[in-house]
Amino acid sequence: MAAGTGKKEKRDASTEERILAAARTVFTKKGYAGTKVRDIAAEADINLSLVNYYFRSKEKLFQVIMQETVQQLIGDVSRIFDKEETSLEEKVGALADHYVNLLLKNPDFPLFLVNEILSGNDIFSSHAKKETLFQSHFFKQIGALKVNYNPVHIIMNTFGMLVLPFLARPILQNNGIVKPAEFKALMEERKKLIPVWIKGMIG
Amino acid sequence: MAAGTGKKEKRDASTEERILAAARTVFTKKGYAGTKVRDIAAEADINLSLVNYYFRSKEKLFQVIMQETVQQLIGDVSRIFDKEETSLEEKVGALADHYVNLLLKNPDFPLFLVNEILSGNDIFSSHAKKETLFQSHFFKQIGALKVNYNPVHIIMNTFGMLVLPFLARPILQNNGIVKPAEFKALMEERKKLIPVWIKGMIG
DNA sequence: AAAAAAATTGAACAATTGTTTAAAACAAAT
DNA sequence: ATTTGTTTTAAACAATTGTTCAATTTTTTT
Repeated sequence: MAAGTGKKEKRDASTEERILAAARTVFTKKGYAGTKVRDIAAEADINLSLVNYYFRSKEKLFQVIMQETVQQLIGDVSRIFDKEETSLEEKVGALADHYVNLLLKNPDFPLFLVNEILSGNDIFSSHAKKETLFQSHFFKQIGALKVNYNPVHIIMNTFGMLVLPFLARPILQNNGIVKPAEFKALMEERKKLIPVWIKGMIG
Repeated sequence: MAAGTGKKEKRDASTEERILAAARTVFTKKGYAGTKVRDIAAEADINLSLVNYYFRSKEKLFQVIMQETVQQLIGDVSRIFDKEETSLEEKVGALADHYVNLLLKNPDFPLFLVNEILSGNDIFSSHAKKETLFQSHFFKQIGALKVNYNPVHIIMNTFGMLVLPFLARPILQNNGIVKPAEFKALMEERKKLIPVWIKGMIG
């Protein structure tokens, strides 16, 4: 029948891959409800029926994209969080570095996630590696901090400072607070500043 | 015909008001595309046709809600930003105080905005008072800062630290990082901490 | 009380959209 | 070459959903 794990794998992968790529693009840009199957077909430049032929339903296709996205996300974070030999500040730096790069390439990405998170779709809970994440070296380091407030704040601050600029980008740019060309440079600057700020909070 | 400004204003306001309240709720929770006119009618407990009777179309109704929302938002921020007599740190404190309260009451609110911002709908640009905002005392204070980086970072950090916890709340709670009962207390804690952190960044 | 205007209702319409089907085109195997 | 299995296509189906309409009820005006 359809995809991927079949025995002979004789299929030309391009159609299936094109649907996936198109789905990634459109779902990310418009969200689940805002995406029409016909949009995906058009983006992939294939016949409408092929979407259902390869993925059964819009819902199933969405789950594939979402699963793949979360997997990637958790994988990336885990690799950074698990390192035993890096300091907390270094981990924050690595996070900033990695995600600024990623978000500069995929500006719609944070909305996509936020969107699904708040639509009741608990994208992480269904995922295997989640425990790994929340018991990682990073979380141990955070928990061991000597600060007179709940150390979870540090996590919130890190991700808040990291993600918000990308969510607010249109506002910042359309109102002349940040010139379009300037945005990338600002984000590069943040790569170095975020760990400094975080260090200031805990030091 | 419809609403509000008409001459005689004889209409029982309750139906129109109920539609507006329902629309606020449903649009905020599900976004524009995810909202069905029938959802709004059901939430308001009125006949489906009345939505179009009072507001012409789903699109128009949405614009009313969006306009009212942005107006409120800009108004609140302006009141804080414009104060000549408060320090930068005090303004951040007032912001945190006001918006933590607001977001605790309306958990879906940040997503709603973020959603529209990134769907190309530049909610601020169409609004009159926007210049006021970006030329406010707050922005002057920010611009006058003696820091060796672009002062816009401070704005991003403030809003990032303020908003992200509400966007990430489901993740935090569903994974035991923050217990549901604990969340409110954490946010109250943040009211005081955010201005301290910001002060640390600029001082 | 009668007439006019406004509000409400249930039904239907029309457009959109996810999905299915049957036939055709294509590729692989015998 | 023929058969078999797979992929693609165009069309249609069915469900959803925004909108409209005609009739009824309610309210306001005269």
